[in-house]
Amino acid sequence: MTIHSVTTATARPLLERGDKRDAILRAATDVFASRGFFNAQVADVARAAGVAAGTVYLYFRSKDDLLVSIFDRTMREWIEEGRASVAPIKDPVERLRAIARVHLGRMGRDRSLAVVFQVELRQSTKFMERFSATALREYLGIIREVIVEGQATGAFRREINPTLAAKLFFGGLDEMATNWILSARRYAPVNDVDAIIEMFVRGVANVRTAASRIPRPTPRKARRP
Amino acid sequence: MTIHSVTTATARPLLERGDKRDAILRAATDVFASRGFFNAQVADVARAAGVAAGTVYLYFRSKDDLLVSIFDRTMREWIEEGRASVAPIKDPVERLRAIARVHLGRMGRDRSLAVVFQVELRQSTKFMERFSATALREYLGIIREVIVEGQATGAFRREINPTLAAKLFFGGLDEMATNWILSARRYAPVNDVDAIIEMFVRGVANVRTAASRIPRPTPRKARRP
DNA sequence: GGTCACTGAATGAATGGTCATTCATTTCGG
DNA sequence: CCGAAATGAATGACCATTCATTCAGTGACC
Repeated sequence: MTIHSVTTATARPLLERGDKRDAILRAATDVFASRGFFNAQVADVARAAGVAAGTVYLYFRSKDDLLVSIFDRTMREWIEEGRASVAPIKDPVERLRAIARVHLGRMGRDRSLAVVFQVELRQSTKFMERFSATALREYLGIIREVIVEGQATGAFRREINPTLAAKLFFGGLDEMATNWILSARRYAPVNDVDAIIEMFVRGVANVRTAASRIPRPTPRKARRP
Repeated sequence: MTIHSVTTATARPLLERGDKRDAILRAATDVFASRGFFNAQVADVARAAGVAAGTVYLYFRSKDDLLVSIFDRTMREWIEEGRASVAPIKDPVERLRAIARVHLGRMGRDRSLAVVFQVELRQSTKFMERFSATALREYLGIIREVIVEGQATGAFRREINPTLAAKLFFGGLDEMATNWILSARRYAPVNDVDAIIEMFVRGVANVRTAASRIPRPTPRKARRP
């Protein structure tokens, strides 16, 4: 309909196939985001995409397959974007900032996708495990690498555990995203990036305070010469 | 059955009522954790609790009510425990440490409950919103208070945003918990508390490095006298 | 340039299976 | 024996998935 057929008989259907697949995936993202995966009906997705219920099954194996496809496609783009944003930067702190920008920027740009990622995808350990085993591991790996290199250049303290640091960093971003999803107030989560980085890098402590220097501090009033 | 009835006619049923209610809630936690809320059948819960399917409805309004009850009860205990652990402590850093200990300690002690909290409860925004609006807000409030007071005593820098700091702190703990749930390796998440606190308090930066002092640092190689 | 048969995409009503929930009946303690 | 508590088979909704049918282009042939 939209594209005039100029090429051979097989070429046009292929083009439209991609378009329609995208449309269904887009519709599924919106419907899952608003009703929740389990409460959403395939018929709802079909209606939102402007096709009949049966048509969904010409493009996807099952309802689950819709969720998995959303996940796979987005994650691929996301990891690519993350790597690309880090690549040209040298300074470790700026690299973290770039990752945070991409992370929160992407979320802020597409609320339905964010809801699916922050909430719907985490249903039942079935999806979680897939999420965790593949993409999340890779994503955490990228952050970890940045930290390890930062330690090598001397920007970051050597005694911190890079794996732990990566989890905390990711956890912070993730929480910011979830918080944004569930908040009625409309703001751009990406605006908090600088404050997040500052806090992650410098910590909350006042540098002049002894409390920040020892793992299990003794209260200072006990000091007695 | 378990408790011999010594009291009046109405007292015994009340006692057993509580016991059975607990048993069903406990069973529900385990079943939801292993099969996932939507895939679990009420009959599974009943079987695990050693009662008939219909009996569940003598104690709970609906399947949803099971999840909500798990949530309400746990959260109440949890917030109490959190407050109690903070109350006797003065040092702000130690207060954060106490919160982290309670948080990860509790998770580590009851894996099924942890799964329900980290995964199952986050299904569909319906539960998430409930989670977020009431308990999470209160919990974040406790953390925030600790930080505000830490700023007052001079332990924490005044320029950090306490709300943001609370979110990052909670996000870090939350991620540690989720990571633990999904990891095949068995360890006690509470063991990471000291490292988490150290990193949150002091930051990742090497103090001697310029990169940590300015929000948007200029690469140092550009320095030219 | 009109007709026709063909192909594969699209449709949506019908199917079948799966549970949450109910309630008539049974059990049990006192 | 009574009433409360428990049972579990039966009910009824719901919805993913299927598939017989329709539709719309396409090329061939006259």
